[in-house]
Amino acid sequence: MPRITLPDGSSREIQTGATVADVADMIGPRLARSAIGGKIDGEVVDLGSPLTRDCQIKILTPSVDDADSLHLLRHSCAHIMAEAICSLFPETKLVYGPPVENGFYYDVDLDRPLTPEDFAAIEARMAEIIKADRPFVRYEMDRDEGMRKLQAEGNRYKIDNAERAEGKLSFYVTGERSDSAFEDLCRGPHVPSTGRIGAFKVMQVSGAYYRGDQKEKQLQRIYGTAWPTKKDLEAHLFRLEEARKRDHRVLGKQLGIFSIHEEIGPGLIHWHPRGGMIRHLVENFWKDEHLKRGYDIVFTPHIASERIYRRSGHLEKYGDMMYSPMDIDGLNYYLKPMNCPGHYMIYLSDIRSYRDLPIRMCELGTVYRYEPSGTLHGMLRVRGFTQDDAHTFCTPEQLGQELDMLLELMDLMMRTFGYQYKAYLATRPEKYLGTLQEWERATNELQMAMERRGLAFEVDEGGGVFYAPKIDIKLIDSMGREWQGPTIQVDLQAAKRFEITYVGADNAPHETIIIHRTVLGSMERFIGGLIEHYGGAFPMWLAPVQILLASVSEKSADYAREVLARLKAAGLRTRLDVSHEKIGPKKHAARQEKIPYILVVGEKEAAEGTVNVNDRSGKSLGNQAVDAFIAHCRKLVAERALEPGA
RNA sequence: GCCGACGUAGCUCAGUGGUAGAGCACAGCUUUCGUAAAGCUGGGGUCGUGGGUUCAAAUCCCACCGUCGGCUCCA
Repeated sequence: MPRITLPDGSSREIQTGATVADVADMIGPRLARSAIGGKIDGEVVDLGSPLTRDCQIKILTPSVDDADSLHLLRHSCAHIMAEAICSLFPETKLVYGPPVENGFYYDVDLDRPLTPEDFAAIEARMAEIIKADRPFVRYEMDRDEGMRKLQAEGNRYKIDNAERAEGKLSFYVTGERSDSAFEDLCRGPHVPSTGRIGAFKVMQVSGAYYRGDQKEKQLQRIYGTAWPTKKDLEAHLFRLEEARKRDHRVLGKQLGIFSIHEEIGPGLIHWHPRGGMIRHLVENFWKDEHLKRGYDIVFTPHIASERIYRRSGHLEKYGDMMYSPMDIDGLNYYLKPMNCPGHYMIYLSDIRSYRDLPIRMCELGTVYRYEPSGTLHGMLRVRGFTQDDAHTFCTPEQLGQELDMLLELMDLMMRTFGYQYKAYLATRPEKYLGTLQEWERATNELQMAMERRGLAFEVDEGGGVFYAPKIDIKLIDSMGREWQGPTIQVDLQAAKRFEITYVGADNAPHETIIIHRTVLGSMERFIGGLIEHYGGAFPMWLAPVQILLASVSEKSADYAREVLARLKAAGLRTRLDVSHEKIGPKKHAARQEKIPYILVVGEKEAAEGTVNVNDRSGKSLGNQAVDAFIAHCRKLVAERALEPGA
């Protein structure tokens, strides 16, 4: 008799052949009613699965806090959607329908394009299937028999799936097994019956290449979402709406940060005054911190002749991403796609001694790269962008301390902007240049630097670039999303290709170590990300307008002007509103613009020499003397505090 | 680049073949006002661009451009 252990640590013996459902029943009738599956030794299984050996078991019930139960629910819902689509469009060939973050999709091969207008019919059919509450019935076949069955059905995708599967093939029928019943090759598991799907919605349809291969047929991918209850579904739709409000494209327009114009071209960013101010502040901070750490600021041209890009290998490797050349005096010139060659030329313009190293060059360098039209996305994916680029040229002995400094700089940047982050060590990919020893040495240096810092990291096996292993930092924003952040690469090829050397103490040339890194990525992507991270409510030091100064009526306008002069003299970016409006609408407008502080001045304030302070959350902070408020603001700016919050 | 949807006033959007609309924003006037959108009046659009169908096109068809959601790719 198998002995089972429950999550609370208790264990008991059960009849051989008892199922997960039987266990749920033993524990209690309420659990039995709500159970949708089980987890045996970490593997999610059907409620009807027999228990044949000693095991750890957990009964799964629908819950938004349990990823396993959500997957079970969503994967089952994908089947129901597939059945609905097949019944509406019998020529549909099913491909693959997994659960994903917040929902599921099903890829189908169907020549008639599905449109959002079809969703209502699909949802209606799904609702019928759910209402019928038909059981998901699993049956298995030997490989050969199963393959013969699939061959007879002639769906090449399912044959493909089956060929990849191990062992027996399993099928799921919804309802009684018969010629007319809906069934699908599937590994499972599923909820016990269709009626167990709480709430669902068909969300969108898009194209997706079979197996992600551009040369393969493009299928239709229909996305849906499913939740334990209607309330959960509504909460999810609400969250989507909230995320939409934080979208940097929405806020970028609303707050006057940037725009993109068809007349000028897609993927090309125009920084408006507010955006320009934010960028200016970020860049100043960036430059200050680099100068403090011994960097030299350099500038390199926006175009360069083909000679450099042949030598660098860019034309060969990145030619597809570079724009067509322009002819200047019979020689082809290209818009620069990267800053590195310019920095190498600066290094090579002189003989470098080991005494000169390390040389650290940084540049906010604008580059242009061809990105396919379908991939452009606001400020986050553009065709012209400014990288915060830097190269450190050093000796092998200096590499460790340089990496230490870079990790420290990276950490400062992330903390200042309020990001949590995760580190990854990306190791040698399949296609690589250089020797194994070089790779091992460089990878070790990166790993040791993270260990010295006590920085926890995961290894991204084979995730390095062909010329370098790297440290990748993924930053986590205020909504819990991960973004590609800083990256540090120890370049193993550039020194060879460009003959970048220094003269050692032995008076002989040695290959220079080159560290290639970025701490913000690009100004466009970084600030686009910041907009979403802060939901448009920039902290005091970054807010393009820090203070709105509003008079209660014209009677207080003169006092307001007086306060304005003092705020401006203190270097605070302040806007005055002495319009003939009531204080309510003035405050409302300032909050719409997410200005950190709103100062109300009326006759009372004028009499006592104070300002009435409100933050953008709507909270009143009472009256303060003008100097005290100025001191408070200057402190926030000097500390680059993340306050006041949204 | 591929699949699908969308493109109407500065913004958000309504308008399914018959003289272009609303709210917000903007301007003027009234109100001089105490903390989450005052009232009235007014200006503003060759309905993304170009073809076509029709007596008549924002509306139907075609092409192109752009945007959005995905796929692929990426700072």
